[in-house]
Amino acid sequence: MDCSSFLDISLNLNTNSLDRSFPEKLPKKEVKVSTSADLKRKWMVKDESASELREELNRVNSENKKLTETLATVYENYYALQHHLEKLQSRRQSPETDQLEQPLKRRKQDSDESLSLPNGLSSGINENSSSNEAHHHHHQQQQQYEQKNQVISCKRSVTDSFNKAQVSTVYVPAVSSDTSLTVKDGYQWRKYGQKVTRDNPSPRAYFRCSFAPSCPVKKKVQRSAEDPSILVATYEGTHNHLGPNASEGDATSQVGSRTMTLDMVHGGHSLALEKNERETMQEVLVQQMASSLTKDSKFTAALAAAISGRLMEQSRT
DNA sequence: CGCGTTTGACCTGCGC
DNA sequence: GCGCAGGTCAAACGCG
Repeated sequence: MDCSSFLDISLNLNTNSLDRSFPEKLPKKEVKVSTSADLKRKWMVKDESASELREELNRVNSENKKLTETLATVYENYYALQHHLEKLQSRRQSPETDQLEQPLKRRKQDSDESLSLPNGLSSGINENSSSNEAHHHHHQQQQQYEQKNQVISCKRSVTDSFNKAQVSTVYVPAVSSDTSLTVKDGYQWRKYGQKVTRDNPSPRAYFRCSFAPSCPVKKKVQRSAEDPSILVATYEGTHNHLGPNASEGDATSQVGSRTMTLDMVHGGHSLALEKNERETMQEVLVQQMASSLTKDSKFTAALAAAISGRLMEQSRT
């Protein structure tokens, strides 16, 4: 698979424009003619520093290229592994497991039909988050991964052709002192029920969008059984209105300023989905790159210097 | 008083 | 048919 075809991961740091960003570091061509000896000495010194800078530039460029190649390889490996996992899962999916899943799907479908989404907003998406043991194992693995990496995961699975409501799961670090089971996602919710479930000591809260009945979206919030410090919010349906804060939007796409990870273990997605996944992956990569770069004090210092250099140059012109 | 939350009752689907 | 579990309803309650 040629990742580069769909993923532009080259780190365009605009290194070629360093001469504009750091005009004082490069040899100045417009030099007032003084004595020929002085001029020669100055030119030699400046040539030396210029050649050093060029060497540095070449080194950074080659490093950039190497990093790009490494990233492409990693990405390629990820897709290879994902396809391998899909193959294994489809092979392991015996008729027995199909029978196990059948009633769940049927039950889900029934509840989805009762949602009666307006404006044709429903689309074939579903997720059984806890009933399937294999899936539950994946769920645990993912949560462990997320805990290790201090990130929030967003899953939006698009599978069965006959299911209707969009179901997505969001993992949010819970405030330990907060027992209200609230997930701030920019929308207003009205709680209509709470229930203690069998597989989890903490209760599950049921919310409807405050725009109901015109908005069919519901969400369930429950603390994770494995880690009570994580809230698991399950969203059903799609909002048919803008959120109260346009910058916040749907929690499945934006959860505060936290980084999101893809569901690395989720299989069975269609080819049509891959384009979306790639786009999401690209966004996530960009976000992670930006995140890691902004954490690098050297980078931020260099960036600040570049910006200030640019501003200085503009103010001069 | 209005609105949102709480909570026990009720409904529905499923397995035995 | 019965029991269980998840989901929903709606009366009671609390708060501003």
